[in-house]
Amino acid sequence: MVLSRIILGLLAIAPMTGYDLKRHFDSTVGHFWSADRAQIYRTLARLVADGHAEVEKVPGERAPDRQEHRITAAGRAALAEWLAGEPERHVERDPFLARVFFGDGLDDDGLRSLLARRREEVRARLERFEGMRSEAAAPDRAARLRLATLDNGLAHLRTELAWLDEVEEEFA
Amino acid sequence: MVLSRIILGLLAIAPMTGYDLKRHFDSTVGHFWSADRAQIYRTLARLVADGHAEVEKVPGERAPDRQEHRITAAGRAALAEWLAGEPERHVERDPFLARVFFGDGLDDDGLRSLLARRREEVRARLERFEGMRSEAAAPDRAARLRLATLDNGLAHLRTELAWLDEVEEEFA
DNA sequence: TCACTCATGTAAGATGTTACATGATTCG
DNA sequence: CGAATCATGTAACATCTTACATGAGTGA
Repeated sequence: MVLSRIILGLLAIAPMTGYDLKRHFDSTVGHFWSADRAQIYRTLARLVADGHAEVEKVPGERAPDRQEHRITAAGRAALAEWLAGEPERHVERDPFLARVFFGDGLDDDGLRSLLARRREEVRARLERFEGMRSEAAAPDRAARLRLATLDNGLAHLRTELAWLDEVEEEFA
Repeated sequence: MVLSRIILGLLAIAPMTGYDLKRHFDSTVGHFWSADRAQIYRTLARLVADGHAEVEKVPGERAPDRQEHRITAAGRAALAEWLAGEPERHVERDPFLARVFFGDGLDDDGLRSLLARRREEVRARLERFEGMRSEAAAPDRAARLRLATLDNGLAHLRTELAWLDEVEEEFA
């Protein structure tokens, strides 16, 4: 459900192919949702079957044909309905914290290496997000809301680094 | 995989029934993983089939019989192997941020209500975690590591509240 | 008497991951 | 010449969610 509504939301910005959508999941919306190709193509097919999107075959000039998906009026209605409806509750599932929770089964070296990896991942992600942040413009409400979600990601990454500082000091 | 290892980790602390495990997922490990009964019973059956756990039927005195699951030596080995192995990468999936991202499709009231609900959820969760924190003792390494994961949850909840302050000010 | 806790599970469907499969163009 | 990018999808499997189904004991 959420995935299909995110795709509708992106199609509402501009018509796109599955491939284009994949790029969005790897960049603009990657800080709060991810999806791989199999999911995207499956969901696009369902959106078309449900009348929420239409496909137009655009012949590729120097590449394969593009299956451009365009949101329909029914699709816009479904998107608006979802937005105004009951929010889904978010369940946390973080394998890294699971490892720390049972981390007594690791020796000091193992634990240090686990924390170091996490730090590196978070650092790289933070760097990427900061790059996105500096490129972003936010003139209107829509863009400012999108930017706010990026700031949410940035804030949590900085919190994670601060937490890692503390934990590494305690268990170093 | 992660779920089965978390269950093994809990069984390594003490033998338990599926029902006991459910209580852990709703409390002690709920800040980094969740699971419902269907998942738990299914996974327990697989652990037994794989020789990672054994069942003992304990007649209930004033309740149904308990199917106590106990970790085996092979189970302990599997847990240790997972702990030392390649960490899975964590993908964020937050429906709330998705709604904010496309939040221009909501009017000011709709947006305010979305943010207010989130605040209330986060506040309640924070209160619960603070309660857990104050009850916790951390004399040894194992307990201190478990507590560190709770502190991670607390830090992120506080960050989320601070972010909500900013966003509500901007879009109030 | 009614709601809650303890305790077990099954079935069906939705969602997510991994591997398989193809083929042209562009850039170093 | 080889790697990356553009672009499509399928198949099989794993995981997660929701609804169905049962029944005794406890406390207000």
